[in-house]
Amino acid sequence: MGVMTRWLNPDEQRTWRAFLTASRALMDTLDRELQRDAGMPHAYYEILVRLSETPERRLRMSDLAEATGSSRSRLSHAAARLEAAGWIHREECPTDRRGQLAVLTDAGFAALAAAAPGHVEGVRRHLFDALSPAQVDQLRRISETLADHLTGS
Amino acid sequence: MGVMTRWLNPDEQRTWRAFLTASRALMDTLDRELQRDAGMPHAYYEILVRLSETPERRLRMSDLAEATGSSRSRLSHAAARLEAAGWIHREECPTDRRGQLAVLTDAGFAALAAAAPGHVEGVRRHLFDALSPAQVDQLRRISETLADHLTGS
DNA sequence: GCGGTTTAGTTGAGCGTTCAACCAGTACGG
DNA sequence: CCGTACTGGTTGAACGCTCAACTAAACCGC
Repeated sequence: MGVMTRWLNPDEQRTWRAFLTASRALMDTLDRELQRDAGMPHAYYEILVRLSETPERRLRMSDLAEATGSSRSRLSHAAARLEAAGWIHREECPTDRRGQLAVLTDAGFAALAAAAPGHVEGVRRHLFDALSPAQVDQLRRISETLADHLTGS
Repeated sequence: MGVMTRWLNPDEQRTWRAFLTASRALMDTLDRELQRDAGMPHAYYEILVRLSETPERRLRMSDLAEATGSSRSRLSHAAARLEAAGWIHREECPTDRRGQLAVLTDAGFAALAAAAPGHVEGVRRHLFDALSPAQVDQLRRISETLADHLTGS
């Protein structure tokens, strides 16, 4: 309090609004496409992807939450839905009796395999096709910087 | 169908994941701060901002939806909440009997004025402080390109 | 071992968003 | 004019997320 607010200058203002518009439009579009074509929101798609990338197609709930950048609570609710859909099931963790493992089922893997081509095509069309290689590189550096900045503090 | 999927190469993969992580972390952080400090989600803050920028502090529901990048339905629900909070009220549109005007109340303006400094500080801390001036410029160009690409098609 | 703290995960209520259905009111084609 | 299509906006149900409260198990110091 008492400290002067460092307001945004016109360039920053413009950047911030453009970023808001673009990222929201991008995520909304991809989310809607995934919901329409695969019957799952983007957050659930990401969960299935992470599970599919592990050797045994299974992860501790906490690690999965970390990997997908979501809260424990969110993941717990999501896991309940995914389990009801038959795409994952839960197992006891052998090394920690508090723990739960989320395991990708064959049906889950199939759902992911069916959804992936369309979704990747969407990411390419809506994001990468619009940017030059230099811009893709810039976006990567900016995003990595921001991610460090946000999770590191 | 039958067309080969254009999968993401490693650089694109890395860029896409970094973007997802960063933009989600940024928006989640700002949303949480705004909810904690001002009792409103970021989407509602944006609505109040747009209204405050018009000469008469009022906008047609459709224009407001357009400006904030939201669906009519979403805006309608949001307006109901904002009206219940006493931050806006609705008026009949004089030129189109179907239309509704959302009007920012004095209480709404006060709530916005109270929320703005903290929120702007958050945007600066979490976004602009982490980036070089050149990166801010790059982010602006990338975002504007994407916004055009997404809303133009 | 025993009590206090931390960690893992779940649960339920409340909120915001989406989607589809719907009711006006306006515009258009004859 | 009259019917049809379109536009502006609202509504309710279903869904996903957040937050706070909670249970259970592990850790930690002594």
